[in-house]
Amino acid sequence: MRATATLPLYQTIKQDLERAILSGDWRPGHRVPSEHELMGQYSCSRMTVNKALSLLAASGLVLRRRRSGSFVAAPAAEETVLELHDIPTEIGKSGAPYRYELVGRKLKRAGLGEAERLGIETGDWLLAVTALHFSAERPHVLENRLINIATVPDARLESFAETPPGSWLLGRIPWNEAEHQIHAVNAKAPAAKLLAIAPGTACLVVERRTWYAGKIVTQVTLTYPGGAHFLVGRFSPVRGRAGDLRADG
Amino acid sequence: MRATATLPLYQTIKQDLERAILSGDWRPGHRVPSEHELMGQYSCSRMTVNKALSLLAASGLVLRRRRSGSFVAAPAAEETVLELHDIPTEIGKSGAPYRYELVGRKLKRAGLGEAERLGIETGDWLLAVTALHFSAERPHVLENRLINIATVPDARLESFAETPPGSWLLGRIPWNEAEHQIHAVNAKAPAAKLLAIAPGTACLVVERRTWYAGKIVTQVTLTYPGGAHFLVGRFSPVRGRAGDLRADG
DNA sequence: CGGGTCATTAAGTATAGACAATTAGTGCTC
DNA sequence: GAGCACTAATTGTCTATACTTAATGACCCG
Repeated sequence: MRATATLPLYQTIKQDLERAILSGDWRPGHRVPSEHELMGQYSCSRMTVNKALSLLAASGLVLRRRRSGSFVAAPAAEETVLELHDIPTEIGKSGAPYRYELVGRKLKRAGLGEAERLGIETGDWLLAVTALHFSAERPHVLENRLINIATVPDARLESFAETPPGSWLLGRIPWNEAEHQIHAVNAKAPAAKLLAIAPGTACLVVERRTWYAGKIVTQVTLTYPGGAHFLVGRFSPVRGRAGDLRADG
Repeated sequence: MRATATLPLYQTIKQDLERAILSGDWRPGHRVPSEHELMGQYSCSRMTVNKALSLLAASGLVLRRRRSGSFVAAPAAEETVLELHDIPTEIGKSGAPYRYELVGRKLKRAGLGEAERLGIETGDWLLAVTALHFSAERPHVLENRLINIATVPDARLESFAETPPGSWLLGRIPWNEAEHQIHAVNAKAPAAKLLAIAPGTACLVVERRTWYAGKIVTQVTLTYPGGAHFLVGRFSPVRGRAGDLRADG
C-alpha cells in the first residue's frame, strides 16, 4: 500500500513521522505515538520503532522523555546554518565559466601578527599566496592565504600557478576543525584594483582558519565584492542535513 | 578501568572511535575495526557495536561498506556551518547591556516588490516594523521586518514598542523552513543615520525569510555596521553538532 | 490535608540470534 | 587467460526478550 516499497521499515516510520512534523500537521509539543502504539501500527518489534524515534531525536525533531513519551520539538531558536563551498565548485555550479589567476606567491617567516593569528611561533615558515578567482571573466573573489609549511611541507614545491591553493589543500590535507569570521569592509585601494571595483566599495570578507590533528593548516581571507548576492542557504531545522530537504515536497 | 563509568556502552565505543578519528590518529581512509572485532574488544553484542558505528556513519565521520568494512571518511569538502542567534540573546552573551528601540511600525498592503519577495499576492496585509538594537548604547543592528498578517494575525495587535518582533515571533510561531542571503552594502543615508555611521560605510546585510507549514511567516533584513567582527563560527566536520566539540579535549 | 511510598508507564540499554544484501576474493572451467 | 560461479566476510535489517531507569500519578498513612 505504501509507496516506499523497498525502503527499510525503520526508514519508512521515520519518514512518516518526519512528514507529519515538517508539514506542520503536528505542532511543537504534539505527542508522538509511543513506541508501543507504533509497534502496533506498523506490526513490528519495539527495537525497530525505537531506531526510528532515536534517529528523529538525534536530529532534533523530537524530544523523548521517559514515562511521558515523545513530543515534537520546538525548532531550535533562530540558530541556523549556512554553507561555504569550494570556490571553483561554487562558481561552476552557477554555470559561469571559471578562471583562476595567481597574483603572488612568497615563502617567508611568520611575523608577529601572523604568528599570533595562526597560533604559531614567529619565524616559522609560511607560504603566502594571493590569487583571484574569476566568474565569467569578472573577478569574483580575492584570496589571501597563508599556509603553514610545518603542517604541509609539500606546499613549498607547489607553484599554485594552475591549481587554486584551496582545492590543492582539500585533496591533500583534510581538516577536522575550522573557524570562521565574516564581516564587511570598505575595499582598500590594492584590493579594489585587483577586484576591478571602486575603492570604498563594500566587500564581504570571510576569514577562515583550519586545523588538522591540532595543528593549524591554513588561514585564508576571502574578499567578495558586495552587491552580488552571496551566501545563500536554505534549510530546515532538521539538524544534520541542512539544505537537502526539498525533495518530494 | 575506563573513566566513562556510567556512560552507556555504545556511547563509550562511539567516543573512543570519535577520539581516534578527530585527533588525527586515524586518517581518512583508515579502516575502523569491524563489528566483530569491536564485539571482541568490548565484550558486547553486535547490536551494541552496530549502534555506535551507525551513529558515527550518520554523523558523517565514517563510511560503511558491506563486505569491505568501515572507514574514516574524508571531511566534507569545505562545506561548513555558521550560526545566527536571536539578537537580544546574542548581545546578552557578549556581556554588553542591551537596549531595543522601535523606529517605525506600519500596517499596509503588499506592493509588487514585497509580494514577490514574500511569495504572496499584491494587496495582502503586511506589518512593516523598523527597529534598532543597541549594544552598550551603540547601534548594533538595524532591523527591517515584514510580517505576514495572514499567517500571524496577532501581530496586528502588538505594538512592538517593548518586544523586538524577532523574539516575539519566536515565542509564537515556530519555523520549519528558512532561507538566508548575506551580502555587503555601502550604507545609504537613512540607514547610516539610524546606525550612527558615515554614509557609504560597509555594512553586512542578512536577509532571512521564514516559513511555517508552507506559508511565509516573516521576512527580515538585518543591517550590521561592518568593522566589528561578526558571525563567528567554530566547528568540526561532525555533522549534527557543530560547535560543541571542544569538551574534554 | 500533607507527605511519603509504590505501582505503572515509557523510554534506555543490551543480548542473542536470524536472515538478507552486497561484494571482494578464490578457484574452477572453458 | 578470460569469464564465471561459488565462498565468505561484512554490514543491514529485524525480532523477541529482558532488565534498567526515570517520572508520573495514585494510594495510603499520619
